[in-house]
Amino acid sequence: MPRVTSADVARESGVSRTTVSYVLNAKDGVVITDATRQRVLDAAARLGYTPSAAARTLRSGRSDLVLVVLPDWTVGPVIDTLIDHLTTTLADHGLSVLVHSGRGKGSLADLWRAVTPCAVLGLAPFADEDTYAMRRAGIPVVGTALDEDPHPEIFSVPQTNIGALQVDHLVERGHRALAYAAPADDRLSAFADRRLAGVQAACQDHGLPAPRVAAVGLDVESATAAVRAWRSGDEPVTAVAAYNDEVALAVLAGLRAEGLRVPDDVAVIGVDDIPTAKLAAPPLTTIWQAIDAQASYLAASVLAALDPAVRPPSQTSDVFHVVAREST
Amino acid sequence: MPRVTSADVARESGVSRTTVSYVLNAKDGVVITDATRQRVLDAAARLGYTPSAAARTLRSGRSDLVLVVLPDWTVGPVIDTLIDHLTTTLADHGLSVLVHSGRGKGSLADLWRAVTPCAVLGLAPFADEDTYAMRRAGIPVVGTALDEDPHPEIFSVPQTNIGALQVDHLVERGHRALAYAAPADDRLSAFADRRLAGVQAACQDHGLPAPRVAAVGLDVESATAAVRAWRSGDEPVTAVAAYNDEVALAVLAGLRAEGLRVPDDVAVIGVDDIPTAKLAAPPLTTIWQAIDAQASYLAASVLAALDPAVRPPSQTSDVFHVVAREST
DNA sequence: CTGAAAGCGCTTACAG
DNA sequence: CTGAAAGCGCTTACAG
Repeated sequence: MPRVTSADVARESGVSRTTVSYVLNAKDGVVITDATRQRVLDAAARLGYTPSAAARTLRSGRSDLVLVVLPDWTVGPVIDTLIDHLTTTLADHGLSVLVHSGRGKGSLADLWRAVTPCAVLGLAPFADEDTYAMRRAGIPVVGTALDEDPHPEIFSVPQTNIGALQVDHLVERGHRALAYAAPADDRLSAFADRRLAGVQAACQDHGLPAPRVAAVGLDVESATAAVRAWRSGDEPVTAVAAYNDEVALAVLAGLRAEGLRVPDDVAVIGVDDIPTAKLAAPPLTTIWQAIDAQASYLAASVLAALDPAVRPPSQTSDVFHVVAREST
Repeated sequence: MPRVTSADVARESGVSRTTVSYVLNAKDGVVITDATRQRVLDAAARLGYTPSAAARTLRSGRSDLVLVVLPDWTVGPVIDTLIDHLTTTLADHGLSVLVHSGRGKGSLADLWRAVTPCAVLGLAPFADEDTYAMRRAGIPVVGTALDEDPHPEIFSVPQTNIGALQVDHLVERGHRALAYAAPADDRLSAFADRRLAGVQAACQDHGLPAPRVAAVGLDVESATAAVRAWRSGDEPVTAVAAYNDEVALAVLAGLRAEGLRVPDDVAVIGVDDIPTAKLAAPPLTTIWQAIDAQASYLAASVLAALDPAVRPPSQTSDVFHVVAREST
């Protein structure tokens, strides 16, 4: 079963490959008789013709692949959903998503030089050097920033805002002695530190003492130890802002182990609104992220980077939202 | 910044492109002077040469991309981990993973014909028609079966075994009146139905009455309704085998809402051992899947399909394992 | 309005 | 041991 090429379509429809190309690519500026066009289209359909991506890429120097570079830490359900949306949205524009796990040992440079993607989308910050090299090669790079960033080709998901939102909610509920439950995995520090910074700044804004910080792993022991520390001293903690929902669930388990009531003794708020957050005991208050909106923004950014005629999307300001449940 | 080509390397090292190709591809059967080889290697490194994947693909008719086709339902953390492992493992063999979400509107046929992957890996069963077409085009297809399957190019994760394992564990704990908590999402039925079949068969084997089945969504209401139904009648259910951990957590929430104690009144067992399973109240007993082993198997299958000299891996028989915690 | 020809970068028979 | 040449399938100036 040799591949069906444009030459086959040309032969089948009795025209040249040039004409086939013009018809199939809807080249404007060139006028093709309706009859000819139809003949080509029919032949292509009859033969089941699909243009070779490799040949196209070789010719144009640019493939239809969007290289999505993942962070090197465990991706959670959030990034999962994000990629899923991206894949389907970009597919509608004839673009395929190639996922590169940051953990892979192959260098990023080798990969992008090999596949010549039409755009690169980083879900974690790139090394400046990589960004420059790709830009120099003419490949649009859409990056992610964890802080506020005005560049349209940088998608900013300001992590500090998340921490601030958590504190605002806890203060509203009357809490003044706060703690921050950091993740135990160091690779998350880029996120965790910024969320903590947001928590700290918000505490200061509200005139509260600095939050007490402890690392909490996804196990009861580690959470229990943190809870004990938080409850000790003159002013025991009455509310915990957790790095994310999983950490929050660990905190809940730790509080349970210590016989403390939630939210009466200690309130807990997470981040992400994972599907099981509402199933916790008690149901977990959390920060919901508009993943769909983020994915759409990212897809639009890529599309805008690809075509100067497409206006870059404006940063969605309202991506975070408190979901209040019984844990606060 | 035009691309560095093999011609540049040839010029730089004073040899022909043929020689460059021979050196860089470690072509055996051809002997190259050590001096020449070194000169070529140095020039390539100095210039930062990376062969064009497009040109290679066009030439050989086969790319270095492994197309991984996802199911059209929400992928959970399990598949997430799986893809991650695959990406890194295959990267070590110079292969890149291209993820195609089953949900995308573009047809699978168009995608594989366009990118000419060196292999296709289906994480959900393919339509026979698709499989045939790819095989006919000479593309090795590694599939996934949800039942026992002897074909080496089919990875079987016999779902019925999972259900059986759940029942065995519950029976060991002395339960005789069992229920099965099915997921509310219809797209999961390929998995859910087989796990249920395993539960049913095991009940029969143990001489128990047929399990009572109810669909449970990821919310307390739906779980509460299921629990009520299960507890009604002459012989109230005392143990629940859930489709997966998330559903199990919902069941736990339903039992809590009904004021039932776990495991004294009703025991619950899930599947997957998600990170938060051990944080539940009470910690959830579940079936652990050896994802790493599965990923390794899949990667090895792909590699074997690519190279006849590589022996296909033998099916890992021991991929499931009960993790007993306090919920049973 | 349509066709012949060149060239993207690579590898591999085929000659030397 | 090394080089000149062809060809993978496509698109696009350039001619007609």
